[in-house]
Amino acid sequence: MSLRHAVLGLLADRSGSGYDLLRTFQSSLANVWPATQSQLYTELNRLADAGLVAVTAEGPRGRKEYAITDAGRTELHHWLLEVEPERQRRSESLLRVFFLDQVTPEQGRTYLEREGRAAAAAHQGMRELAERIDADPDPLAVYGRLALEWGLRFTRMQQEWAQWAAEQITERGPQPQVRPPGH
Amino acid sequence: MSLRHAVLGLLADRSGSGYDLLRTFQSSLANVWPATQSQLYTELNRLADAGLVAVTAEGPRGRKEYAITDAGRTELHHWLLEVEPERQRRSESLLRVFFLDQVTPEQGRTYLEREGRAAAAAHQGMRELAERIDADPDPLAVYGRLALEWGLRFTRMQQEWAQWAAEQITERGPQPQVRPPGH
DNA sequence: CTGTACATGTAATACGTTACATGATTCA
DNA sequence: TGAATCATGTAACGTATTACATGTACAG
Repeated sequence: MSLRHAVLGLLADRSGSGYDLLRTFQSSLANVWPATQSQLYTELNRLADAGLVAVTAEGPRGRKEYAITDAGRTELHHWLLEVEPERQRRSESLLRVFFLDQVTPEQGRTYLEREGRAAAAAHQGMRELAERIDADPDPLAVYGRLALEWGLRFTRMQQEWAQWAAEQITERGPQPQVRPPGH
Repeated sequence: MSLRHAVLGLLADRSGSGYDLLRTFQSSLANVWPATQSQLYTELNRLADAGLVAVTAEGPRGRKEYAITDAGRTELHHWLLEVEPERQRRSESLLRVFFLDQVTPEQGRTYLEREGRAAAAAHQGMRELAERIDADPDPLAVYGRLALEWGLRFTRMQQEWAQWAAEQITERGPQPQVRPPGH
């Protein structure tokens, strides 16, 4: 049920319409909590019904400006500080790794190398974003910058791991020679 | 739709009942693709309807032993090699980071330190698992060992990042001093 | 003979994705 | 005046979670 809190969190920073929120979701939040247009509008109506946000103004083209209410802020703080985060994550890429014994070592290595390249590309995109942000810092996005740093470290780790894993798969057989580096 | 392929992948290694699969999901696959008992039994019936698996034996207590079919193996290979993995992931922990400007720096630091400890604990658990596996290697789980190495690197990165991020939040104000280490 | 583990299934509910559907404003 | 953007909403479908529901076999 975190979409609810994502919306609340954005509206806590500044009021806005569903359309405004949608753009934020597609840019800064896309990598941590993707959401569709459909989901957003539905959730805003639900939040309004629950009294956690309220329509504060109506503009042209039926635009509704939403603002967080006191009850909404209370709920947001409660969630941030008292609700244990759900740390478990699904990873389709990693699920596939478990089943790589079903294909030839060559195909397995190809898969891992592709993953490595994807990670490197993602890393590069984030580096560019980080440079743009650092050159022209948005004071509202300071914590977003912490999240971006996470992304940089994550993609780097991912890339290094994929390279290492691909190397484990030798041509001598389907059994990779698992000998992790010392740590 | 990856649950389908997760089941297929497990049955490709060895045949088994829904109950057998459930235990595998709760142990080795729990960290990459969680699934519930309810989901598994439903999926097995769907897979059997689609002809990708088949009941090869019936045992005591209504036990049904499932095996992958040729069509199932074809589908598994197709998925592994030709379907682009969904790399986008949701992270509730990271979502919260975006909204840490809503609480005091102290509370923000506390949150990050807690995340760091959680990562360290997860890392420790994985280390122990890795030691057990390396001492008594299961030839069927060699690729699982690659995934475990991913987990070790991930939790370490997570822990280091959380510590770094907590340090960014000084007592002088809500703005963390973002100065990422050189890379 | 009793508790634990084995074993399977369905129903209700919630959440997410895709597609459909509509219309107003602005800018070139 | 036509295209792009702004702006909101609903319906259908698929997937995931939780709870309910039931029964068998085996070990101590």
